[in-house]
Amino acid sequence: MFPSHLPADTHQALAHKRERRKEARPGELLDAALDLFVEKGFVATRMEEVAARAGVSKGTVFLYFPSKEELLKAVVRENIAGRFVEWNAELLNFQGSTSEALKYCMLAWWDRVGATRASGISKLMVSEGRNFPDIAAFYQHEVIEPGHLLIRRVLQRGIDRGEFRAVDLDHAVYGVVACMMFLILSKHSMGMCLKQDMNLDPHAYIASQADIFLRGLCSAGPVADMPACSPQNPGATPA
Amino acid sequence: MFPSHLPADTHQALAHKRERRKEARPGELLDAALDLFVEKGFVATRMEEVAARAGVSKGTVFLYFPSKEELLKAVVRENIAGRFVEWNAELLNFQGSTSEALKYCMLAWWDRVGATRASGISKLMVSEGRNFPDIAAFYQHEVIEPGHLLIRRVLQRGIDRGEFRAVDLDHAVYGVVACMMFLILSKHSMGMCLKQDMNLDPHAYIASQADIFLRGLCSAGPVADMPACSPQNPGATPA
Amino acid sequence: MFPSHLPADTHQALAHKRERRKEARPGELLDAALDLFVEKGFVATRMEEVAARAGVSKGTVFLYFPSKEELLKAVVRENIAGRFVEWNAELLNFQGSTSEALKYCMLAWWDRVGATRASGISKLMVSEGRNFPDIAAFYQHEVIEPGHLLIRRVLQRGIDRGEFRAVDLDHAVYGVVACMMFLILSKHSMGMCLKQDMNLDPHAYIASQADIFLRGLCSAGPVADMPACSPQNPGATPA
Amino acid sequence: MFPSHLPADTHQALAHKRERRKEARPGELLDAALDLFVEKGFVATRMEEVAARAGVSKGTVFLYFPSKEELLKAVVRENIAGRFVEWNAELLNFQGSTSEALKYCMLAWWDRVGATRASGISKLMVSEGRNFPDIAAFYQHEVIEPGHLLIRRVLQRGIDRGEFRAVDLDHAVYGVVACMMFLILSKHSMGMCLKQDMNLDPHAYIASQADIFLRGLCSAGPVADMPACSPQNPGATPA
DNA sequence: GATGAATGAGGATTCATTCAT
DNA sequence: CATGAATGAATCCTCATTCAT
Repeated sequence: MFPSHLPADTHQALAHKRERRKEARPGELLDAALDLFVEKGFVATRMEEVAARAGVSKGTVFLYFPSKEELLKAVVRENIAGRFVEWNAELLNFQGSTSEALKYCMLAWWDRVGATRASGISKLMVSEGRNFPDIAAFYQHEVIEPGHLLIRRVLQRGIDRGEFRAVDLDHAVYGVVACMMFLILSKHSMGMCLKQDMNLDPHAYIASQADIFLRGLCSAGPVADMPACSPQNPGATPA
Repeated sequence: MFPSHLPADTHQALAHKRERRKEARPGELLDAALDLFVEKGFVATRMEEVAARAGVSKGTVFLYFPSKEELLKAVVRENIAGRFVEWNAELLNFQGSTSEALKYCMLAWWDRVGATRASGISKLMVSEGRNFPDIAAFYQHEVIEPGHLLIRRVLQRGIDRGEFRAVDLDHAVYGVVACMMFLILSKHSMGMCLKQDMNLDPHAYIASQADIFLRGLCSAGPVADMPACSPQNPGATPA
Repeated sequence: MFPSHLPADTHQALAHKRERRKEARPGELLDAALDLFVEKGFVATRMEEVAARAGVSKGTVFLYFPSKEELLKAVVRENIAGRFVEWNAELLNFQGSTSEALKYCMLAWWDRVGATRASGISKLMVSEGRNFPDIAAFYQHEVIEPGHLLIRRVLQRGIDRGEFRAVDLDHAVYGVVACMMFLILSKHSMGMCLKQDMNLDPHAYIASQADIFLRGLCSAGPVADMPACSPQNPGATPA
Repeated sequence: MFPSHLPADTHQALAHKRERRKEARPGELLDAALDLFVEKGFVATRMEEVAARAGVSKGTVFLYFPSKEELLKAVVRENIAGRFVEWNAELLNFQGSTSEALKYCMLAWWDRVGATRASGISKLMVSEGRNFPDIAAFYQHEVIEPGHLLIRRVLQRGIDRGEFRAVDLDHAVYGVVACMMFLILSKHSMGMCLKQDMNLDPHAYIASQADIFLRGLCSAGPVADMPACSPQNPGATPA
């Protein structure tokens, strides 16, 4: 297998490469599986496809994951980096206005999660959650809850500081989440949400949504009394 | 054939029962299929389940729909009532402020679509759209495009009348759509979006979101200058 | 059902037509079934097709034949006119040469059987005989045996009268049968036997085959000694 | 991997067993399929039966042939050895009389095709040809046409050399083909052609038929004048 | 470990047969 | 009698999973 006419370090190199390959295997499989599950759905994805995309043979997948469902679980588990502790700390130390905190929060989420393949997990959960209640519960516990809490803390800070109106917190959180979900679905569900052939710039969308949203959170009084709302103030234009 | 001791309308009733049954069958099957496709996904739903839920046997489904995929197409087609013409007219005649128009629009959508089983189609398209490009295209053409256009018209009216700021229309439309998608996913994807064990009141959520959103659309000037950023909270400063 | 404003004889006419129709039903079904069984094979023929071709509904077929297999049996039974008694008599009384008798026999077979839809039965038996041993046995008993016997009698007469050589009777009979089978397969199995796009004129073919065959039966001595066979007699041409 | 206490060729043998198995599989499947298709017909043959007869399980068949129809195509393709080039050459070099050439041709056909399982293909085409026009066309092109041409060349040689009368070539070719088809149907369609419980010796039948046929081809003058119509049998008179 | 041939349970689809009208 | 809607057994085909090499 390792013919002796090759120098020893070649052997080592080969062995090393193989080993690295071997250790990288599960990760490559998980990446392939995530992509395919998100793209085609769990049932419609064949194990052989996963193997092929990861560059191994059918049997090898079962060497690392005992079943298709376990592969799915691993995919979800693997792609849920429990970074909420870190993020919470980051936001606790945030010095700027809460408006900026929220905006920062959403943009950071996009860069660190939304823009990565990990965001597929959310679409996956939307599509398949009902078929895998325990995975869904895990996701709920590991992602939904901490995520909502994080946003809620930000909004609470804004209210506490008098920057925001005392809006219904749950609803406000959902508003932020809806914005994120929209971005995810835009990315992973074709034009299911976008105007035909429209390319959405996530940063611009987030900025735009956050702007409207923050104005909504900051403004006081009934909507009807808003300065820009009156016909006699038609010139009201953003800066 | 028609023994005289039985009243004629009894026969008619009997004769009609079978006939009415036959005419009702496709609808019952479509309802069952929609529910199951939304709940479990297209591939994970067995034709026999559809049949069972509609109270018939396996073979009967194929009496009305030549294949599973055709059943899906029929489900989508059936549940996309092209009511946009009517809605457009309704909004053209709308007398109140555009704020009210938008709020009315969202609430009406919920009552007429979101709250009905038809809303499942959207989740279905999110989940399966990529696997059925032609159905997705149909949905895009029949629902997404007209829907976006409708919302865009409302927003445009607000801007034209000086009620709203001249925001980026596409992004604003997406904001409204995101709100609706969130409601749909809350309904059809378990707690995939909501706080654990949270029950969302759609009307309240829409009211709340619309309120924030409309304030955001109406307010003028940079966010930092918003009146609600009260003087007693000087900490709110931009970086 | 029979409105009284119609003259009585109209009713009678209708009733009569219906009755005739009713009595004709089984025959029409058998014809339709024979055609389809021959064309597509037994298994590949759907009962509904048979019904449709006979102009009745699916259920009606089962009113006349309890099952598909019984329909097949009836088709075979119906199309085997046991005319061999009559034919035997005809040949017993035949006055001409045995050569003519054989030729007459083959041509008559073509006109009375080969050219009719009844000839399909033979192709049917070739194709499906193994799947229905009892039907095959029936066919063997009712058609093959009497048919072979008939031909054998003719050939025997030729030998007895010194018109033919004393050839092996079985083999000679098979030669005649082969000619008939060839015609049947040409008719019912597309170009499975014929040159591409070739139209075979059965009468001409029978005449030609009978001619060769009869010369072969009549000629004496070893083949090598045949007058036309020698190079010095190249001009040997038919009359 | 290769423990030294076992002789190397043992490993090789083992390794080869699986491999040889794999390479033999398609052939075994094709053999099983041919037998069953011929015996029971295409539609009446279940894939599982094919698998069972080949000693494998249901799914394995689909490992080698993507569908039942493709299996049929492969069966036909596999069993049509395009040996006509070789045969044509053989006959071109044939030194004896054309009578001998024709006889040789028919006997060789029996030994090389008729007596082998490949002959089942013809029965298959007779039975199923109409349901598979493209396969039938392939068969027509690869077998019927070259076969007819081959026979025609032999007959033409006989006529050119003055050994045969100038008969209608097409009809004469069909006579030879009919003889072969008869043998095939005798073999593959039970007693559909033979006298009850009759065992046909193909060589004897071919010899007998060829003898009659060749006499018929060689003899000159009208049938009625044939020498064997001996004077002591004056009754043999044309109409 | 890695491979891919083999398996067989599972699901879509067909169609002979039944039966209420 | 005639109809055609309904049934469900039978069959093709897929694919997760196993296992010999």
